[in-house]
Amino acid sequence: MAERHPQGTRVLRRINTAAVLAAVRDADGPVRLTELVELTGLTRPTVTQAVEELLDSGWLQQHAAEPSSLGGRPAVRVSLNGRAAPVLGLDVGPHTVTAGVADLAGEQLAVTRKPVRRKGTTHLLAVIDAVTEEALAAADVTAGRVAMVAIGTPGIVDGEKGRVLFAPSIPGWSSIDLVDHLRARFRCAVGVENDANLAALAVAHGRDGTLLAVQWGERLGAGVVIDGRLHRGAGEAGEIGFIRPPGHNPRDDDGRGPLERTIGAEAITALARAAGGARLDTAADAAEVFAAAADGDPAALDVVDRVARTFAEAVAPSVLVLSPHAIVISGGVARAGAVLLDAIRRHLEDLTLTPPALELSDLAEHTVLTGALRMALDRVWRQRLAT
Amino acid sequence: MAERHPQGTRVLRRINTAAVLAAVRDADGPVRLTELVELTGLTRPTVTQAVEELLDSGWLQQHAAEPSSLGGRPAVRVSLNGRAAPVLGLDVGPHTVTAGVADLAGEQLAVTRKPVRRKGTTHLLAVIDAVTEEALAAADVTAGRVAMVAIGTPGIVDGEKGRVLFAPSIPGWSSIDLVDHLRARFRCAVGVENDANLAALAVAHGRDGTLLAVQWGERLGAGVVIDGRLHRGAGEAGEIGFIRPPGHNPRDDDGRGPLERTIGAEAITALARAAGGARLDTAADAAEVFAAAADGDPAALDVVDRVARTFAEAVAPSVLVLSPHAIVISGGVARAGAVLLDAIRRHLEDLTLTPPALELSDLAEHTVLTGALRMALDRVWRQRLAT
DNA sequence: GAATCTTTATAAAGCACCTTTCATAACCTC
DNA sequence: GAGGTTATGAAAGGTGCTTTATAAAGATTC
Repeated sequence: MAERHPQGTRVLRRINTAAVLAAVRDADGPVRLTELVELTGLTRPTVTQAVEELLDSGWLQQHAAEPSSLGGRPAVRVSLNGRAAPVLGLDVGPHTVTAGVADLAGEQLAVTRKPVRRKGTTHLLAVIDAVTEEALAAADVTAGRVAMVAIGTPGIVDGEKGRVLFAPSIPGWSSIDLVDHLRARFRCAVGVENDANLAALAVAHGRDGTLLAVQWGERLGAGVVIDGRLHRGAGEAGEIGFIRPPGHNPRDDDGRGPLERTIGAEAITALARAAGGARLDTAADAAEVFAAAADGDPAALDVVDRVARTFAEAVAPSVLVLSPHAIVISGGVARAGAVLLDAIRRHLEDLTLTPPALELSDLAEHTVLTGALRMALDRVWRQRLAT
Repeated sequence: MAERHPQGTRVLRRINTAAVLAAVRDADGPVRLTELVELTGLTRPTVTQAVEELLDSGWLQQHAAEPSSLGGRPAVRVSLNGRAAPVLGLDVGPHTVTAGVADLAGEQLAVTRKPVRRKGTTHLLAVIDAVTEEALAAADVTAGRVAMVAIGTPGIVDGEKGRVLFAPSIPGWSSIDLVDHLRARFRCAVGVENDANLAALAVAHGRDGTLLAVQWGERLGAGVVIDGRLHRGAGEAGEIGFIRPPGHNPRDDDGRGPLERTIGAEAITALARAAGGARLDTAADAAEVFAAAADGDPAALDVVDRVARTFAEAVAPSVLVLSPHAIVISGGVARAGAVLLDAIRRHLEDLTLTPPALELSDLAEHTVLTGALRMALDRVWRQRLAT
């Protein structure tokens, strides 16, 4: 046993500095000491000491004294030093690797990406190293300063142990120990997570409650975020692509799930072709199908409605069980816009008790990277503020 | 703001007494002071002071000195005084009200139940009062000592505000303010929760991870428990009875959900009748259908398989999204045993990636009451151990 | 321009709690 | 009964927070 429970009055110091640090973080812009006293409920000498400690350790920075408009002696003002603990995020995909560096406030200092030209894990690792190097240089951060690394990658990932268990889209990927490779360069914890989960984290940022964040493109996945924390369950939460629509005949396995094969971006195009009609015959991709539907093309509207119905039927059981506050759709199909969303909403109203809010993600790019940075930051803060 | 952050070294005392109390709780049976020192990592004088305080406040009780087998001076031994903060649980159903009293260790001190003979909320409240009185008397606990009250009731409940929003099975129930009525008698917090949710808590006790606890009888509901805490979502989590099976024609609403109408206990009997055959023609209830299936009756086996398939198809999407570690089935249909369970397991293996453990609940009776007591206890402990 | 008020910063005194250390007590085994 | 083991109790020392008092810097007022 002997958990070595923190002893002595030092714990108090820890708790109080954490409270002060959290108060500075939550405020925006420089904060006066007196404000911190009010925000934390601590006494002035306590806050003074905590701030002193935080200035020494680099987490806070002092601003020039500025005469207050209220009269009185100018106040000392401090703010978060974002560069105290920068974090590195990586989005490792089959064709591209993206790296990003963010500061403590969540500001993205640099983002770089590189294509993966050849197959093989050796090349992939080299690309990862190169992209990382570039991002760090652009952000003017040395590897030794990085406080946390988070990696997003497709496939099934054991988030707790940091292992890639199964990644059909990147051959050989599951066998290399990515964490060890990066821990050799960085003196900090390294986390790995499924890319759909990280995208969900990115989408969930700033939201409370329960969220189902759907990534809908060629593939179809989702992440479940409950009160800002990723829900992993037994390890494979959010795999909506493998939901089997009614009447689906399991064909031979190509790695994709039944629902992906039925209403993935590719399948939507195929459905439109089969439906025929003047505009749909020439539709090259899902976007054109949705555009036609938006223009009122009856055949396209019918296809969209069938797709929406299949989606609604697939997620309705989960809506009833999970009772999410919102479902947010991102990915290529999200660009369909209101046409698809309204149709889904209509069907969900029919299939659930009180349907959740249904939205499209407004995150433009780098969703997975943003999620990785968010996870890294979240862990850094959790670590720093833990009592 | 000014959250009035706890000040001074008094916080330390709070933290340390909480640590000691938790250590005593987690140990089973009387604990020596020296053991507590090891368990908490605190120093002896600190533990001594904390124990003194806890003895004074009644949370701990001292045992007679008992010569140790190791030699040396006999140690002072303390243990949890379960009666320091007894909790009251209530299961308010349409036909019966059950009350129970438990001590801090979770031991049920008394359980009483009374039928509800007449309709109307006045009578119902009178029954609640009478049952409560009896349970308290049997447990030898005065109302003033009760530290927490938790109530389980069917319908849709706002667990945070303690309001019954919608309860079709108990007319007029949603309008009365149960919490206020009970708070007049008890000087403590009063919580209300949906009965299926409480049953889920009872089933989840001692389990980690994510759990889907299904109540399957005439009605069909479920509770989601994640790491020992009830998942409420937007307020209606676990409503699997309203999942719509493929091909289901929405008939006029009788308050029950589509899945309940399809594979509830009543529907199973009807299915068996329709299937015909020597044994099924006379089947009076679902239990006889399962008995026939267990005996190998082909028609009964077919019915069970269809029921299992419908259930598996209904929950499979949620399994993929939620990734529960286990699904536990309780309620009347749970008595079907292995016949049903094996069939469900077979279908789930086909419909999910890695199927969760599938089990029957071994909680015999008073599941809702047990859950209510568990929720009350959980809150009491959380309150007492909060730093 | 000096006095006064307001706001903030700094320092010292006092209190609470934990930790260390030493002495004492009770009991067992040999 | 001697020696070892385990537990108790009291005093001294350290750290951190709170209270109180004093000083500094600027705005306002007369």
